[in-house]
Amino acid sequence: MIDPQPTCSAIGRPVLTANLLSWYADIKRDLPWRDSCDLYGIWVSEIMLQQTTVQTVVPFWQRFMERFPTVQALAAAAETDVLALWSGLGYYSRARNLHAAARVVVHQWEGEMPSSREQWQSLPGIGPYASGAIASIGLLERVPAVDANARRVLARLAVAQPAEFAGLNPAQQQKMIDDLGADWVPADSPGDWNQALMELGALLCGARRAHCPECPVRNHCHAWQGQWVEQVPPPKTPTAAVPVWVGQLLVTWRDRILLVPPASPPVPGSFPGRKTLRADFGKLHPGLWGLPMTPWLAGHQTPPWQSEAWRSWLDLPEKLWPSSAAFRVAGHFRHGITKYRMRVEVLQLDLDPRQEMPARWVESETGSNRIPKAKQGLFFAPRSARPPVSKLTDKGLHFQEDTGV
DNA sequence: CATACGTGGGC
DNA sequence: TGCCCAAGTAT
Repeated sequence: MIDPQPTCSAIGRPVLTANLLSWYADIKRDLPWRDSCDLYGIWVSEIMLQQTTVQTVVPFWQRFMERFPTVQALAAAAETDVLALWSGLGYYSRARNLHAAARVVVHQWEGEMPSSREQWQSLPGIGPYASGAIASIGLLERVPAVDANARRVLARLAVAQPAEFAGLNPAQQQKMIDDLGADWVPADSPGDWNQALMELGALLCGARRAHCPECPVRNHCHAWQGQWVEQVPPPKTPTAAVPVWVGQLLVTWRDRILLVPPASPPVPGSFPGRKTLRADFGKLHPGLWGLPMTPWLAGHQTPPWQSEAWRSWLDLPEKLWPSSAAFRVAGHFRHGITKYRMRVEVLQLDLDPRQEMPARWVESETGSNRIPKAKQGLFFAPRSARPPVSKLTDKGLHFQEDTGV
């Protein structure tokens, strides 16, 4: 027997559990969804927190809970309104799935929230992680909630033979860690345990850097004892970035901005010598109104702007359309969607505020960024609207480079 | 199993 | 500045 030590093991697990829970009780951040045991609030937070930092989520969660305080309120809302509140948070399918799931709970289950992890996972948008998180935190069910943080922490704690571990394929590695995660959940405080693993990963046991001297469980950690903390998990092989150029048109009128409906096609135009990487926007930002955009063109170079193409595409009345001299480049910024690294150039056009617009392009609830769903072709939304892929804020445009407006 | 899906912040 | 990362899920 050459190597009697298993690839994975725990060093003094009962003490490890006590130390980690004690540390978590001391340092845990005061987050609004931790103030109550409201299953619905926990659910919303877990969906928002997917791939999104706590700091970003907090204000979105507060606005969302104020507008949709119960699952009934959410189910009764129009999808457009849900998306408007989600706008700016990203990964919009989360919002559509959350809304669809709320309707299942209210209309098929008589408003009764799921009472087990298995039931939670049957809802759209709820996978292995979220179901475990909600069930362990909200229902005190003894189930794991293993996210990227927890996987990293568990791997560092438990992998005793890193070379052997590295020899496994990624799926085997993940299964080993996930099994461990399921096995280690204590029966008496599963939610705190799961959150403690994640909190440790977020605050001390980072992917790039670990603060081992401050770690409450370093004495139970194989990686600390073996000095290989930053070698697990191994760095991912990045997919090659593809440079993209996109043009946007920002049309302002009084205190409003022009938006086009979900799935609007790009502004037609010919860009000789430039390869079009994406002209079908049907699945891009589904359900969300946005700024009119050109197709995605390969490379970062700016092609000639075609202001006449914009006018005819938008089909605003000619008398409202100023001369091409009114166009100006407002600025540019960078934006990434999956492997695409986009340079987004914004052309601005300010319409004459003395002119009137047809009411169907303007009306909306005052002070909200609600956008009616049945508008024809375009809509003048309040400045508080926050369309995706934009640097629009309540205070105007914010560019990293150039001077904004 | 690989890919698509957003955005903001850290280093 | 440019890259990497963040409380994943659906297809």
